[in-house]
Amino acid sequence: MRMSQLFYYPQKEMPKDVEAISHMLMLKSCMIERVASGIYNFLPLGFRVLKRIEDIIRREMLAIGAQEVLLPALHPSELWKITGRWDEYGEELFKLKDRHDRMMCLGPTHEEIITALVKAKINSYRQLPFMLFQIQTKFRDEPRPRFGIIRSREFIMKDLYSFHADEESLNEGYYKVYQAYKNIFDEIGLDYKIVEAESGPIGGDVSHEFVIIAESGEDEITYCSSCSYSATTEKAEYKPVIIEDDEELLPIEKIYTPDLKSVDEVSNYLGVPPSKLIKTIMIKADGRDIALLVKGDSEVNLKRVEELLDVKDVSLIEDNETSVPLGFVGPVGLKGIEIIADPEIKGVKNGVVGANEKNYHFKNVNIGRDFNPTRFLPIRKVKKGDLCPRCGGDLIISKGIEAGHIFKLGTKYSEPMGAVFQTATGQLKPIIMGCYGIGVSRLVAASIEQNNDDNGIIWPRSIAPYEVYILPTDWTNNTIKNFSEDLYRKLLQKGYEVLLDDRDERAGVKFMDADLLGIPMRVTIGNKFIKSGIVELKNRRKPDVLEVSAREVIDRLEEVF
RNA sequence: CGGGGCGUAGCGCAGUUGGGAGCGCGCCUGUUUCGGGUACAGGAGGCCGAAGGUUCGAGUCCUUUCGCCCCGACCA
Repeated sequence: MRMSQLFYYPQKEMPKDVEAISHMLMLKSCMIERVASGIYNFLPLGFRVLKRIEDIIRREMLAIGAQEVLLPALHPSELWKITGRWDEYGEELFKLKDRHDRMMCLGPTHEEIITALVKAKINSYRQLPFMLFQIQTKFRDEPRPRFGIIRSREFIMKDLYSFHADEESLNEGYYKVYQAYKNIFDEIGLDYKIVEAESGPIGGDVSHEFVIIAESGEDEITYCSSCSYSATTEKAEYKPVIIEDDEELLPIEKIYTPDLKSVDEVSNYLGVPPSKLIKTIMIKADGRDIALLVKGDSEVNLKRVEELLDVKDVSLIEDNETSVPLGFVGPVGLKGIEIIADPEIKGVKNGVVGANEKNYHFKNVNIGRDFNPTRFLPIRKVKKGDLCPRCGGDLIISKGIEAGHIFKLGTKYSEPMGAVFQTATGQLKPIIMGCYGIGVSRLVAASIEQNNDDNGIIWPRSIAPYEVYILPTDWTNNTIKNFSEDLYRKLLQKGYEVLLDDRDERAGVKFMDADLLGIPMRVTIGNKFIKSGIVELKNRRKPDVLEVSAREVIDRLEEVF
């Protein structure tokens, strides 16, 4: 491609409210343009990257035996009413009416459509298992579109659905896709983590998220710096560390603490660090009242409590549901209720707790002497500096972008929609399903989030819009021009994707653009070429420049990639 | 949906107590410069988001409405 022909209008000035680096760079480099909130044009450069990512994904999907289809974006409401998601999906579903007043929606995902298709064609276990996928536009009326194409209302997604006769087959399929996803993210060159996740409105039992580490991410994940442990911060575990305070036990003392409820207020008032306080949180777990104890510098993790107690519904007790005033609750003398404590409070000596009486706390409270928890469980949220629950290594908490999500759906859709098959013994059973998504357009932005510097984008070669940028410093010089044209032709013949900067611009402008666009390889043809027949090869990612004679350029190009 | 802010040239913005529609970038013409967004001169480009109101007079004040952005609860 010739720069003089490319639909490329870089921008110097950016709106001040563009937050994500990727968003800024994509606008600046003319990859995308905003049409309305959460709706974008993909321009030639952006579109090429999108297509390259699509190709990688498509190749991996075909490699595990999935077949590509294209399902409609426009769905009749009937299918969505059968599964109940017409109402359940909520405001995010784009709903509309056709001319006959029939209700339709724009597909945010395709379980209903694909299940209806499979129901019509599949009757026997002999036809299972199989996988279908598509790369297609999805619509979600996001409450708050943000970060350019990272969270938009219309976006490109690859969605794959697998269909099985039994759990074992589902597990096999799930594992295959899991591996394929790893291949995809590796090939795109992303720094990512795989975490167990909530399945959300898609449903199902088991699910994993593929999260790309990035500052502008909206998810928070916790992972180990030395082993492979990773989880959403919401569900993350940690290794409790009990630090014994080195103090003489003092006699317990009741103190007047008027209107001081929060940890900060009490710790300020008494001049005691928050870690000396023991917070008591009253919850209802499936209807049962429980008191939870954690150190004052920690937060209770209700999600973990749910998991550890194996209960479905955990909620905080409201002020009017208890005889003890909230803010002054404490474990001393608390009767008829289970007390679950975080192991870390074992180390607290002469601690401060609520006195179960309005405006009073106890000081110099000691575990074992003044109160005894029913049991100890690690129930607090992870925080900076925590250790890995598996290996004891340092945990890292960081933000990330959810780019892939895989689910074992089971029969969530096949059952209500009547997608059944006949087993070898003649029984009718609902088909067991899995579904697997990748945010394709989101990956374009996510990759930029991880690959940029002050001068612009740094594309990994696997998804770069072009591989080589030929930069003739002076297009009016015929020696430079002729050599550049010749090199351009030869590289194209060799199968390279090449950008030739044939514009009559100053060299500085071309260098700026080459960096901004982030093409992996730059070939500079300038005054060194005129003087001594030397051209420069430079990798966008590295600082050094390789000087080679004009004859060698093509042969030595790969050295620098 | 709650809380805050913004709509003025293609883009980024200024516009004071109500009276002249402006600046920078980009674009067009010319000169100049030529390996890291050259410099100068001239020029084109506007229903001041929309509708209504107050006023002799509205970008500016009032009302309504549409759009956009930011902070919180959701998702590839």
